[in-house]
Amino acid sequence: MTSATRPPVPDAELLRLDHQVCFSLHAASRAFGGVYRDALKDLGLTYPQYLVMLVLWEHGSQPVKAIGERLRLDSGTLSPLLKRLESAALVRRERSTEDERSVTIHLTPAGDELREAALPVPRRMLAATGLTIEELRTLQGLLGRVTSALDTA
Amino acid sequence: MTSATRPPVPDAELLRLDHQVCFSLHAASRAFGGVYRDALKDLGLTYPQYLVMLVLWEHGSQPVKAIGERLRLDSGTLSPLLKRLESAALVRRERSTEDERSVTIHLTPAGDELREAALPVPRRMLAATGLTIEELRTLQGLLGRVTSALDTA
DNA sequence: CACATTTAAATTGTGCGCAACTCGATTGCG
DNA sequence: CGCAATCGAGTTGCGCACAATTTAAATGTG
Repeated sequence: MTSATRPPVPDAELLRLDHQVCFSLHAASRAFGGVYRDALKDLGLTYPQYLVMLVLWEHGSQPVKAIGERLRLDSGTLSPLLKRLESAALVRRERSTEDERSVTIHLTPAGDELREAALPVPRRMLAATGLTIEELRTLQGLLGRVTSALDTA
Repeated sequence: MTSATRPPVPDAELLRLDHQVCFSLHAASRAFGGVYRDALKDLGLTYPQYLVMLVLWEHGSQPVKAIGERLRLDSGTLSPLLKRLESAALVRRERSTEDERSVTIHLTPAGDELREAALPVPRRMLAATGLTIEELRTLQGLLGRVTSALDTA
């Protein structure tokens, strides 16, 4: 795995590769967004809204702070998003009594029921990627490493 | 590569994997955005603006349509973005004489000069990813396949 | 030639992402 | 205790992404 075992990579190619990776990531993220848009249209959810619902379905009622930490989103993004979920009657806000700064988000019955309708979504997305399980694992591993490296940089 | 050569993957794990991949992609894309924001701050460019400048630096004057095809962006995104690049005096619009519908984007001298200042950006990004060349190649290959699969889906 | 269709760009409206800020509650330190 | 610092949520402002629509120009067909 040392550089001596392979011919050196020219600078220009290296820089080009970097551009391509960043661009590919950008493009892939938007491509996913497009397919999700389709898959979630019937549920009336956007992809970020779906992510929030996933958190609530899996972990139950959560303070805004906790949702933000799980999804790496701040209040500037979450506050209006949650407001829209509330207008859609999928979610309820409740200010905490112990700590009046904190607001806990609860699923409404409608929000809980939506879970059933959302069940086929991941399988549909999985099929749309066209990757094998192993490739998906590899992809996720690489993405995870990139993200934590970038986050510390 | 048939499923008989390995133990079957449980449904639940499969669905979870899908969620994780989509989420990782979303997170990685935003993480890249954050580091680019830093790297491009001195240039006064956002990442999408930088992508447009890269196209112009590499391929010269281009109609809006051609830029959009290279970056998979439509006029709804490009028109205001190009307007901002124009206000920054990096770019000039010129309506085509042969086809009056088309607008060609040219670099101004300032836009051309900015290329020099942008040279160290890709190396900085490359270092920030923390991946080896081979991993980058693998990542890009997977992302490219996912994107084209999703685009046809 | 006349008229329908297509095309390129721009515009409008909605939602996400993030920086910067405000407001009120809580915590911590002298 | 009192006051500064911190914290959670919300708000504002800007830019990107995308759907839908508009406008003007070009193309194609009868």
